[in-house]
Amino acid sequence: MAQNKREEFTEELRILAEFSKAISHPARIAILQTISEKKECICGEIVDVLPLAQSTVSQHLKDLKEIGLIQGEVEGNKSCYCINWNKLEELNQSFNLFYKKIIKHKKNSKLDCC
Amino acid sequence: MAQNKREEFTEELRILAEFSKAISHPARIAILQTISEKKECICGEIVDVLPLAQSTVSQHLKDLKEIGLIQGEVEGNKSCYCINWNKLEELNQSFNLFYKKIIKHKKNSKLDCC
DNA sequence: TATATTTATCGTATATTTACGATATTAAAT
DNA sequence: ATTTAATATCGTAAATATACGATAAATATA
Repeated sequence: MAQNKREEFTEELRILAEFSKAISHPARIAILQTISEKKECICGEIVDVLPLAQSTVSQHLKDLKEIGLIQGEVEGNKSCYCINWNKLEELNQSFNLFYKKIIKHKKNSKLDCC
Repeated sequence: MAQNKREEFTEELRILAEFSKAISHPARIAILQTISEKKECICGEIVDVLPLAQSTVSQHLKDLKEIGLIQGEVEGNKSCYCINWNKLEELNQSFNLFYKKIIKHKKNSKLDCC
């Protein structure tokens, strides 16, 4: 049981689902916002801003890095993260496509439905 | 361990995270799309369309209902679901706000960063 | 009335996520 | 050279999510 059925869906659905999963935790959204606010992407200040342990933040950073929304680089002692603007754009387009596909049916829907 | 720290974040972050969680599974995105495509929102056809057991689909429907993106109504033998257009709009606004907040910092970011 | 159909819910197994402390690694500072 | 600092990773506990079969409840059909 609890096999993974995600592969049975189209790529379009899977991509949006994966992106959505990436921002399905407030900590990861906060991380994205925090990184974007710094022109110099030197980080580690992220840990100070979040109500989470350093190791937990590091894990969230890893998740965001794996999906591709951020990029990381070691700079001596520290680690530097920044937004991958292309990926963020992909996320935006993926979401917008989803929204448009659904909303276009609004005019056909019964108003007194449910 | 593994306490829930979600409450420690702002409402804005939590709301987007919850919406994102709702569409973080391809089955739930497919359900939303399927329901939106029917002008008559009589459902149960959803189960036929998805590669999942009836009970699993029912559970996903419950999740979507709980977050408010769909509404359900019993119609005799069957169940009727439809999109809650207002909630969908909320989701869209929530996401767009997130995207705008981040993208506005793009111009300040170093291009050779990371 | 008896049977079939539709769907929600329960129980349960497994997988994944979230969270932390401890530790390892590497560089910086003393 | 030793100590301090920053961060990734490991191990692990607990919570949550995913999936299904079985079953219950209600209506529809024969």
